[in-house]
Amino acid sequence: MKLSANEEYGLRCLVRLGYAGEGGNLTIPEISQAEGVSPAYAAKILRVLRKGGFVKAARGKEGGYTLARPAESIVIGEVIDVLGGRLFESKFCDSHAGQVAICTRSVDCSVRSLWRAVQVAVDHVLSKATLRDLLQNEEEMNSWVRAIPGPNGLRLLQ
Amino acid sequence: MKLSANEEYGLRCLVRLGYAGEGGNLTIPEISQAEGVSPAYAAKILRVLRKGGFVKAARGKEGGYTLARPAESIVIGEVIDVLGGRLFESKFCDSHAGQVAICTRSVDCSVRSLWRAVQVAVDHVLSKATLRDLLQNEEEMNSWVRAIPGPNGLRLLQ
DNA sequence: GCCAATCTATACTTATTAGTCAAGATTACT
DNA sequence: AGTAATCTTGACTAATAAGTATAGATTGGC
Repeated sequence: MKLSANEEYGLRCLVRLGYAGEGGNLTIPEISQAEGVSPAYAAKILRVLRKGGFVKAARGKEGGYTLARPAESIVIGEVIDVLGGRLFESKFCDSHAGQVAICTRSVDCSVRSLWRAVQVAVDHVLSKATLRDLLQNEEEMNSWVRAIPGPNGLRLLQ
Repeated sequence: MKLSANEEYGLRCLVRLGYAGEGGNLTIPEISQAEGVSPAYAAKILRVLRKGGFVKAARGKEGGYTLARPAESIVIGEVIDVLGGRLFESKFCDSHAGQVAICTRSVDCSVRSLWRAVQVAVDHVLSKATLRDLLQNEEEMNSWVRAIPGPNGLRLLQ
């Protein structure tokens, strides 16, 4: 039960684009440098985000990426789904072949209902959060960090 | 954000052992057949569970696996941690190198705090549930399924 | 002591995910 | 039209997870 690299970096790239504001344009080199991933990898991730309808791309000179929709309409849960799939996709139950002819788990079981409970808990967080929330949160934290005195503004927080 | 095979089958094997009751003994062939995985794979998973202190093994004839502790003292969250690690292990932030010299994300960021919120939500479910809960739930569901009329007791539920 | 049933350990193969590379297509500007 | 900056695509390699195989060690019963 781990976050995939796609989910982590994909969301970061989206937040970065959100930073650029509505209509703000960023190129792959810009995004990749800002997020510390290779341009090729950023391109691969951005393609997923584009196909998911979260960003749009413009080719050619002056091209780049932009949010496809206002930040408040981008639900993080949907982004994560596109980047990394659902927690529980029932691939296990499908292939599970228990000892008894009628597997008591083929319809439902405690393990399965536990996963469902976990999925509900996760969705509860991710279906509420929008990109706008993340951006606001980020700005709050940045101003807060910048307000801390010290060599680089961070020392005292570690 | 997917369940790993280890988590899925590991938990299933543990539930299967719980079924066998306190002191109940099951061999690898028994468990593997009941759970529909190969004996070799079951062995691999059971070793993880053993090292995690959830089950104990006896070698030789009459050997097999048993719960190492009472079912109500086995917290599912701990089992999942051992089988699959934590959702967010901060491997990303560690290697992340943003554009600015002082990465505003090196201490905290909205993405990171989002993952923390998700982790809290997951823990909220998994740190409460014990193996005993799963076993009781299973028995309830089994009796319920068996009570449904039909060719194999399952038809009407699909 | 011997044998069969059992777990143990390590190495191996396969599948999936992560990440890179190179050639092609599009666009703005001159 | 030409050129440079940009995204697009698909194939490639590397790393990790999933799953298998094989030889070894332990135990109980005869």
